Amino acid sequence: MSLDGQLPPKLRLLRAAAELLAKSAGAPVSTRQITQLAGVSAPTLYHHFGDKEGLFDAVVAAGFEEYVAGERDFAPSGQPLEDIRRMWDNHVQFGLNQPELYLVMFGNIRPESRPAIVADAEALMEEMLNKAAAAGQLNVQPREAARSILAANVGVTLMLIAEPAAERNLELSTMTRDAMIFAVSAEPASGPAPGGAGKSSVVVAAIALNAALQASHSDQLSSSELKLFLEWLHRISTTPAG
Amino acid sequence: MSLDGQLPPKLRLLRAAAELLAKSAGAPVSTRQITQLAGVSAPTLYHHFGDKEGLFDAVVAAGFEEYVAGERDFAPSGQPLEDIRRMWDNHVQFGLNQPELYLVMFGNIRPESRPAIVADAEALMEEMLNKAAAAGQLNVQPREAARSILAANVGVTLMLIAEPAAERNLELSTMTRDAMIFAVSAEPASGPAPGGAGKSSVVVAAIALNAALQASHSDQLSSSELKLFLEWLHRISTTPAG
DNA sequence: TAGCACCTATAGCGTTGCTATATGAACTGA
DNA sequence: TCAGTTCATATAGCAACGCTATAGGTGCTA
Repeated sequence: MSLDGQLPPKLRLLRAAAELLAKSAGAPVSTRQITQLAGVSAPTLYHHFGDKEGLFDAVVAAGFEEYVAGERDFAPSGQPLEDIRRMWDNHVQFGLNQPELYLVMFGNIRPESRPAIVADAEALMEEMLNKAAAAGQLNVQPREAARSILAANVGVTLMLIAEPAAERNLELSTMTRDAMIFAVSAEPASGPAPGGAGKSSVVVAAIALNAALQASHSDQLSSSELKLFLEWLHRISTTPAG
Repeated sequence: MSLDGQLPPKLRLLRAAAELLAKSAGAPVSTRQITQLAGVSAPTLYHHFGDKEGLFDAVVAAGFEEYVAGERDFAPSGQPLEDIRRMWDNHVQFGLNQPELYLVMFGNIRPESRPAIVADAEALMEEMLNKAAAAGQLNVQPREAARSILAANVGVTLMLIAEPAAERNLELSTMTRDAMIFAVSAEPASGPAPGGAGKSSVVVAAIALNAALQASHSDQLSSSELKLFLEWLHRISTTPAG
């Protein structure tokens, strides 16, 4: 009943913890279970991870690396908004494949514990949205769009996890996904919308230029000029213009 | 250090558990802490609630009643979509006011434990969306819209809870809220438009912004600022960058 | 071979969730 | 009026929990 004895104890502990967590269905996993499955004695756990929480943090960190790897795994399609869709779907799939890990990562977040994971996930999505902004496809700041989309993505994934697997309807995901992308994208070009969606072309262009400048290291302006320029650009792109 | 001795022990246990949970910051709350604060002995807890989990389920149920009461508390404005906005804001505020309770209710949801709460919350929102649908303001089925909006609402609330209180930016909430409502509302009458072919660079973006600025009479910059801004914009857009 | 980190194990502490059992109070029916 | 019954609380204690004081073994460098 123990994991292969050839791997180093630290790794065996990690795997045992991850395995028991995945099977736990929310019930607490004891250190004794973990160390027994790993074929190791109690103090070894505390030597390597300091804490039960330290061990679980390490499991979460490993899970997050897997998540990031999945989010980067596909080649950019050249259509940034399409790539955002794939990031979204990938996120949902990760959550459904490893629900317990996901619940620890995104369901149990507290200010004092793990905001770093959220920040990293946001950065990942913002990176992709920068490309959309550079292509003039965004009508809000990439950072705000990333935070908003990720929040909805997390909410949808949690809801799907909460449903019995048999009843899961992924339309909830695709519908919410497209609604969010639709709302932040510059494309629709229809009449002004309530609540600030549908910005003027000045804002769209300013956001696109801002993103393009961030990515290109233009040297046409001195650093002090650039600083002031970006400040004005920000002013233009954050407040609706006539 | 014990709660008023006049209330029945069952109620005292409930309040003690809720109070300790709220202060716990995620750390586990022991039954001994609870029973001591309630001024009661261990078996009393098990007599009334069977289980530690049973007690916490009761706390959650009470919290949910409070949530529902809050969601019903305001008079319908006659504009269903406006009422949805208020429901959304109310939901977020509930989560920020009682983060620990909220995390148990919506952050730790598993198929085998509490989908009932989600179903009830969805029903609450669907009820309101039915009015919008009856007024011809909805793009999709009320049930699907309710599920989608609630999912985003939960995601946003969790993200805000995860942030240190000082850094919380409620714009994330209003932006996501309006994006979701915009997407499900019948007003725009145009479908999502996946990625356009606008491949862009700093130069193209600068030119686009320049043209947009000329046409829009933005007043975000003073005239002297604008003059310098346009000059820099010209410099950027006439010489290839990066 | 001596010394020294590093890693792991034995044994056990204090606390946890929970319960077997007993005691008291309140109601019932004759 | 009072035994019988039911409900509610308390005493005391069990097995399992997270964690640690201490010590022993291993492989390096000198």
